[in-house]
Formats: sequence, structure tokens, C-alpha cells
Amino acid sequence: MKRDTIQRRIIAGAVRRMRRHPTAEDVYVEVQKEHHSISKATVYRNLHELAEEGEIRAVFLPDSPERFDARTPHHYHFRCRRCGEVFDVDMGYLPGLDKAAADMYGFRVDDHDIVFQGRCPACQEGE
Amino acid sequence: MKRDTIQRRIIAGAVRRMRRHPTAEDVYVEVQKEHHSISKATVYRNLHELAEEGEIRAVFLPDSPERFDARTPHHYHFRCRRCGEVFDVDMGYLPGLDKAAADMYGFRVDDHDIVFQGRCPACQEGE
DNA sequence: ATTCTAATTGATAATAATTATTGTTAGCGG
DNA sequence: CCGCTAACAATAATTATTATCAATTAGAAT
Repeated sequence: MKRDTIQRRIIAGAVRRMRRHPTAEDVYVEVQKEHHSISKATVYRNLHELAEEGEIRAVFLPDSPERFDARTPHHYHFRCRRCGEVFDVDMGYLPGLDKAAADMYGFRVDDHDIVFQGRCPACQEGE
Repeated sequence: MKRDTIQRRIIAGAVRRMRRHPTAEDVYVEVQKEHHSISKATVYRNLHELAEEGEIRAVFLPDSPERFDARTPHHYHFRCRRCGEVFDVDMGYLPGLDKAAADMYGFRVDDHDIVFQGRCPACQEGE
């Protein structure tokens, strides 16, 4: 049975507070402030468990360690190829894509992620 | 100036031959058959260079090391959450998405990737 | 064709990211 | 409150990737 530990609550809370798609390492640094003895393995384990339960979302981005995101409404991402910064892209989830993929191939599609790549406004200046 | 080395040709050729989104490691094993003394660093280096030049495509997938793909027409991917297998999803590139993201946020969008997740047909049996 | 030289290579070391192991601790049902 | 077991901390191990650098070599210049 899934136990409700203070470590888990701290980790979940930290991810919900953090806004910039933190990596496991970022979350580790953050939770250390609240609970000094928490270990890195516990952070990894709980992040993955929380993601599996749907409490938070795992975001996979190019050239980056795995990131996490507590924002509940599904959204997409943009990654600047120059500075590496990641931005949210709110354009509404496109359920039609899931259905199309499911119909074409017989998959059971749970969801999808879209990652745009290019140049962010700041990095477009002076080119 | 960009030099045309036999290592680069062998690596590019191997990726073009391989169909299952090989990882850098997979490519390394493959090119070893042709050129025994090729080093892993050379494989990594060339894969990234080839990707940057647009000769091949880098594919970033959840819970997986970086993968590469020589298929020229852009396509999407599906990953089975159970067995981890990756499938191509050919549903036609959706340029409208790039434009929408660009217009909303002022990005210069080069392209996007979509990764669907769920269960593949084989893993749906006996559930 | 020979020489030059800067790009590229191979080998290996270093780093980063993640997972596994092991012994300890603490939620929760009884 | 007790005991069982899931979850824990600490750390070792593994995996993935990048950096370093002397040696090599493709392509340009002679």
C-alpha cells in the first residue's frame, strides 16, 4: 500500500512550488532546505512514483536530464536551441492526435508530449 | 573546414541502414563491424555533428538515452510504457503547430517532435 | 607528388545522471 | 503499543556523455 510519508509530501510540495521545470537535482536541492537528511535516491524514487500516479508530470526534453512539472493542465514545451531555456506552450491539448495514432496503429494512447525547438525571442536579437 | 573522413562516412551509413532508432551505443557496435578501431567518442562526436547538419535526426525519448534516426521525412513517435519499444508514427508533419507557437510567443520555431505514450498492441493482450 | 597545417581521430580520463544495494527507520493495521 | 513491511538514507555501482590531448590524416598550397 502507498504510504503517506513526510518525504513524499515535501517532494510533492517542492515540485508544485517550483515553476521552471526542475530536474531531479533541482528538486533535491530544494527539499534539502526543508528536510536536511533526505537522500537523492528518495527524491528520484518519489518523483517517478508521483509521476506514475499522475500527481506530477515527467517532461522529457532534448539534451537535458529528466524534468518534472506539477502543472496539472496538460501543456506543451518550447526549447531554445541556443540558450537551452524551456518555455511552456499553452495551446490546448490536442486529443485528436491521440485518436489518430490509436486508430492508425492499434496503440492504446494515454497521452502525448510536443516539444518545439528553435530560438527564443531573446536569442533572436542581434543575429 | 569540414573534412570528409571514412569514420564519418561509416557512421552516417550505419545510421541510415539501422531502422530501430539506434542509440549512440547501438551505432558504436554497428560501426565496429566495419572499422574495428573506431572509438566511442568519435561516434558521439559525429552523430551530433551529423544531426546538427541535418543529415540525421536526434530523437529524444522518455527513459532512454539519446537516439538517432536517418529517416528524412519528419515523423512522430510512440513509446510503449510497458515494454519500452519505440514505434514510428506517420501521420504527416503538422506545420500549423509551429506557426501557432511562433505567433503566440514570438519564438522562431524550427520544428517540433511529438511523442505519444501508452500501450503497444502486444502489451495490451491479457490485461 | 610532397609538404604543411588545422581538423579529426583514438584512447582514456572525467563528469553527469541514474539505478542498485544494504542496513535502518517509521507508517499503519491490529 | 507491537510487529510487519514499505520506505528510508547512504553510498556504491552503473550507465551515458563529454573533455583532454597526443597522434594522425584530409585537403590545400606549393
